[in-house]
Order: sequence, then structure tokens, then C-alpha cells
Amino acid sequence: MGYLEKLNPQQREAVQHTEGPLLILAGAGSGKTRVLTCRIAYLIEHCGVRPWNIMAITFTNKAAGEMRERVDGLVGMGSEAIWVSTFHSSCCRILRRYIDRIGYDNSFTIYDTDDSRQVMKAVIKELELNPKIYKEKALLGKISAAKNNLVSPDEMEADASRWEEKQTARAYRAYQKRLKKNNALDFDDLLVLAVELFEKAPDVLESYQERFRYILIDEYQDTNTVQFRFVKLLAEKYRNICVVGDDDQSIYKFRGANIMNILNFEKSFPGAKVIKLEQNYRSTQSILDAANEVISNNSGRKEKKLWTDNGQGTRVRFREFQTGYDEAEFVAGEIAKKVREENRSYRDYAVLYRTNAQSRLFEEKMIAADIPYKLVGGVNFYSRREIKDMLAYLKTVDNGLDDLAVQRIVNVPKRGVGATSLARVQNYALENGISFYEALQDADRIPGLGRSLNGIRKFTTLIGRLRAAGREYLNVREILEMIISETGYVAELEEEGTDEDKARIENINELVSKTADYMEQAENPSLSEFLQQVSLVADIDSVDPDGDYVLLMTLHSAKGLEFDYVYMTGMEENTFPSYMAVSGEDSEELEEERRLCYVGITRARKELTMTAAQMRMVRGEPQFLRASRFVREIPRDLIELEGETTDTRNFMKPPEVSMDRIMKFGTVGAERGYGSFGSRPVRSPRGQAGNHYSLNQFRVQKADHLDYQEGDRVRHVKFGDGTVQNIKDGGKDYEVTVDFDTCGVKRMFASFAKLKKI
DNA sequence: CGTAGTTTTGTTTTT
DNA sequence: CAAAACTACG
Repeated sequence: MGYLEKLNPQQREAVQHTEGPLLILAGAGSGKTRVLTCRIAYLIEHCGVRPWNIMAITFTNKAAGEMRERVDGLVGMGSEAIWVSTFHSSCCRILRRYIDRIGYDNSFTIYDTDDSRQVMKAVIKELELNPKIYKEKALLGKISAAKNNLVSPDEMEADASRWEEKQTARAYRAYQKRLKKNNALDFDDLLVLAVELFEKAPDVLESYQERFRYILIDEYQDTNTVQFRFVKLLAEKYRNICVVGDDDQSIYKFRGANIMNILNFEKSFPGAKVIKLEQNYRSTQSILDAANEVISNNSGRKEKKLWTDNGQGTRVRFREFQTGYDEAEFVAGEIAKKVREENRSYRDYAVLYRTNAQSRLFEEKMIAADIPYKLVGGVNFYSRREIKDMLAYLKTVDNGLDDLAVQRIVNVPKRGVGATSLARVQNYALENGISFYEALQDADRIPGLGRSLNGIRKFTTLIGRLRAAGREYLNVREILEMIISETGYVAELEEEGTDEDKARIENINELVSKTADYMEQAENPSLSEFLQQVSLVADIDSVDPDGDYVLLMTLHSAKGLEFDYVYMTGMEENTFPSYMAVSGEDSEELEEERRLCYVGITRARKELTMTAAQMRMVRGEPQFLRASRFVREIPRDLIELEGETTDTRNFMKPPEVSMDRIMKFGTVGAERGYGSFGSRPVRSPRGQAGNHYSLNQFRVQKADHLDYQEGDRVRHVKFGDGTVQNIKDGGKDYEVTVDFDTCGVKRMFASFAKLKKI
């Protein structure tokens, strides 16, 4: 009972408004998870709602796990009957049970992005599309967008006017056909087919409507059209739907998220109650001020302003460096120092960036500084080659119709079955309308296989043995171990013994322990269920809250998390906001980037540091960059620069001169769209010199000539003397290669290297 | 058939 | 600067 008293009035109202549609507009850090969990407890304890009548949908499995844990603590008995999961897992669970009603087999497998690409490649070949024009990635993107908007291949074709659109629709249809033939669904299908199931089988829908009388949706601002449809169908009958979201944190438009779902909630569910949570319990006022300032540049928001009584805290720090290298060194160095000297933990820190590609430098510096870290995202554990191989074996054992899995491993490890033989088998399968695996079993009857036949036999007997073992006495872990030993996969890696191979063995061992974990945790474990669970995990799900390490991740992955100390890195135009968003004519995209920035800022509890580099390598090319507009949208007096004191902002010299001012009158000229920002009073247009953001030069000037040439002896401050080997005009700067006497050949940029002829 | 080397291509963000 | 896709050779 005590939990109600701990809530503020708005939170309590949200918990107690149990009947009818409810929209909770929850600003960052306003305690929405607490509201959701208390609400569940309240429903059960005070309203007599039975646990199995409640469904809660979260964005990631991690969030689901955390919520489940907190609900367990509050409710105790029976809480396991509550469905707490992601959209994808919920749909998957429903489909596992009923998908046969719409013509699929209940033992379907789930394809990841990589698998989908393989399928699409085959489709492009089949339809004889010009691969120069129709890239599988682009096609898949369009198909995914269509699915998220519940557009079928037929509808797409009907809407198509241009030739290419017609072709895309054809590809879409062929792709679906292939998936179905393989008894596979892609990520989007999980949602689309669940909706299709509900629409085609009213009795199934009805049974779920009866079951889920109280529905709660977290991160509602990131739902897309299919998800909305799914929720709407489920909630239609009892209308006890509670959604929590923050339009300012909508950052998944590229994935089809429809911000209208939250903005129009009251229209979709007439009579909806709306409650705003604006008190922030997470961050300091300084951090919130910065966040509020940045986000206020967006239009079409639901007006709200976060406040806190946590106290002012220190100002947001901004540091600019010459290169991304220096930036990473600073971040790593500072974390190492603070942990050492101020008794902080690594887990208090997060390093955020816009794209995964930026993680490399940080990783390197973390290793150099001996800082334990965890990289979230990037190459997913389950998409590593060795893991995919192992999973392909498991999938083949589980579902013989999954051609893709079979094709992946027929010849792994090498069994002497090459591309030509595989093509023959494929043909045979096609002609006889059977699956690839069935064709392999028929290999004797396929002409022209020659030596491959042996390998194929080896393969099919192995799979046969595995299947028999699985049916009779082995569990998931044991099957995997059998695969490992029978194929000699690990043994082969051990022989090679390079670092990479060792890492692969590690990964395989990790997979084995994951199967062991699964065996312990599952109620009635099955291979299919294991594979399904595995394909729906996000990288963030594996972050252990007790682990003491610095987290490195994209701003997107950071959503829903919080840290004492946050570094937002790569705060440069064209990096963040990304080049795509800046050059695109669509201002929507820029607003989404700004929301992403808002998400980033509000992750910080105590201290936020923004960093930027003046130059970084992008695609092997040096790029010269200037500070992000988002930094400049934070008023100058909320920012602390290098060399300034850390304490309160009252000491700040020129008050209320904000950064966009500086941009207008300062070094870099106003660019497109820049002049249109709000009209803060101009105090001193000339005051820019003193409060310039960077203590360094803003832009690197390319020298019009160099006072040394190839063959000359030069001196470098750090590397000493050397001979110039090569000078290349890189457009914005000269790239100089020097062979140093003491430390060998280095390549550098003339304007940074400051080489002196001797 | 398998491998090693070469060329090309490409970048947001993720369940 | 990668990874992926191709190509040519053993």
C-alpha cells in the first residue's frame, strides 16, 4: 500500500485512473516506469484485476525484464502471469500458437536482416532485375516501410505509378513468397501477420481481447502504424488502454514510428484522459535547462517544461578537439582519472555517439587506458559468423524448410560441396517443388553432382542423427554440443589458433552457456523457443546492471537509460546532426535529430559533457567540421568551457548571449535555415570574441604553400626529425608523409603537424 | 573446388 | 577505411 504515498499527485492520478483510455505524457526522468509498475500493482491489489488480464508492452527485452522485476517486488504471487514483453515477442508468442489459421506453419523461423538480404538477392536474380538499380538493401527498406504501414504487395502495386515502383512491388511479392516457402518470417512480418491474424480470425482476436483487459504501452511515441493497429484491435473491446510516451523523445521515424499516434491519441480513443508528468527526478537543473533550450527549437510539440528540485548542479561542459583521436583520449583519460581519484565507478559513465562507426576510437582509447567497457550495438553477438553457423545448424535441425539455414551450412565446415553443385540441388528442388533440404536427401537422383555427393551424404546423415537425438534424449544445450563435436567446428578453429579464431571459440562457448541458461530458465524448453528468443534480443538486452564498466553506445541505444556522467561525443555539424539530416530538405529529419539530442542530454544525472572534433576521418577521407548547432542552441551561460571555473554560472561574464547569435555574427556565416530561430534579445553582436566556443581555431586554414617539399628534412614537436616522403593535396589540407628517424613513417595533416624545415 | 588477391562500394539510427 | 563482392589462379 505504501507505494501510493511515494508518488506525486500527477503520478498518483495516473495510477488510479484505471478505467478507460489514458495518455501519460511523461517527460524524461519523470518516473514513468514507476507509474507503470505501481499501476499494475494497483490494478491487482485494489481493483481485483487478475494478473493474466494485464499486458504490458515495452520497447526492449531489457526494459521488460526490469519492469517484471519491479512488479514482482510489488505484487508477489501470480505476477508471472502478466505478459510483459516487447511488441515483437508478444506477436511472436501469439503467432506460434495460431499462425496456422492464416496459412503458415506454427514452427516458423525468424529471419534477421542478414537472412532477409540473402533472400532478396535471390529475388533480384529470379526476377532478373538490374542489380545496379535495384539494391537489395534499398528494396528491403521500401518493403519494410510498406509493412510498417500495413501496405500489402497488391496495394503497393496498385499505388505504383512509375516503372520502378511496379518492380519494387513485384520484388515485395516474390520476397514474401520465398519467406513463406521457407516457413520464415522477418521482423516486420511478426507484427503484420499478427494483425492479419486478428483481422481474419475474429475468434482468436476475441479471445485475446478477453484475456488482455488492461493494456499498458511504454515508449508510445515510437510505435508505428502496424503496432498501433495491433494495440487498437486488442484494446477495442474493453478500452482500458494506458499509453506512456513523450513526443519529444520520438526518435524512430526511420523505422516507421508515427508521431501522430501520440499526438492524435485523444482522437483515436475518444474520451481519453491526459496526464502530464513534468517533474524530473533524474537530472540537475542545469542539465534540464540545456535540454529544454535545445528542444524548444522544435515546432509542433506538446508544450511542456521539465523541472526538478534536485538543485542546480554544474553547467554542461563543452570541449572541442582537433581530431576525433584527441576527443577519445580526453574522454578515456578523464574517466580513468575520475574513477581513480574520486572513487567513482565505471558503471556511472556512458559515452554516446551518433553512429556506431564512431565507437572505434573510443574502444581503442579505453583499451589503452585500461578501462573496462562494454560496447553496445554494432555487430550483434548473434550476427557473428560462427554464431550464425551454429544457429543455422540448430535451425536446420528444428525446421527443415528453412532453406537459408541449410544452404549456409551444407559446406561448413568444408565438405567439398561447391557452388555449382549447390546450384544443381537448388534447381532440382525448384523443379520438384520441394525444399532444399529434401533435395539434398534426394541427392542420388540429381545428375552431375560428382564428388559433392559424398559431402552431401555426410551432411544429411549428420542432420538426421542430430534430429533423432533431439527427439529422443538430448536437450538444446546437448544438441549444440553434439553439433560442435560432430562437425569439428571448434577443433578446426583451435588448429588455426589466431586471435580471431580464439575470439570465435569464446563466442561459441558463450552460446553454449546461453543455451544452458535457457534450459534453466524456461518452463518447458524447446529448440524452437530458444531460437525465437535468440532472434529477438537486442544488444542492449545483454547489459548487466551489476557489471562495472563504461558503456559505449549510440544515442538511440541509450534511450531509456540513465547515468551519473554522460559524454555526448561527436557534437559536430554533419556528424550530429548527421549529414543526411542536414542536407535533406526535409526539416522533419532535423527535428528528429534534435529530439535525439534531447534524449542524449536527459540521460545524465549529475554531469553532462559534450565534445567535438574539428577534423575526423569519414570513409577514409578527412572531414573538417564545426561545432553542432545543438551545442549552439544551448545559451552560452549554461555552458562551461575549458579553463572556466566549474562553479555556478552567476560569474559568467556576458550574460544571455546565446550561441546562435555567435553564429550569426561570428566566424562562420549563417547557413541555410539558420536565421529563422527564435528572437532572443541581442545584447552585443560584437561580443563574440570572448565567448567563442572554441579556444582553438574554429576552422583549420589550409596553407597556400608549404615551406618544405618532398625529400626535405623536417622537425616535428613530438616525433622529432625525419624526411618528407610524400606530399598530397587533400583538397582542404595537405597530407604529408614523413619518415621519422625514431618512430618510422607517419602520415599527417600539414596544418596540424606544424612541421618545420631544418 | 577453394583460396588469395583485387576491386568496388558505401554509412545514420534498430526490433 | 573497412567490408563485401569479384576474379584469377592453383
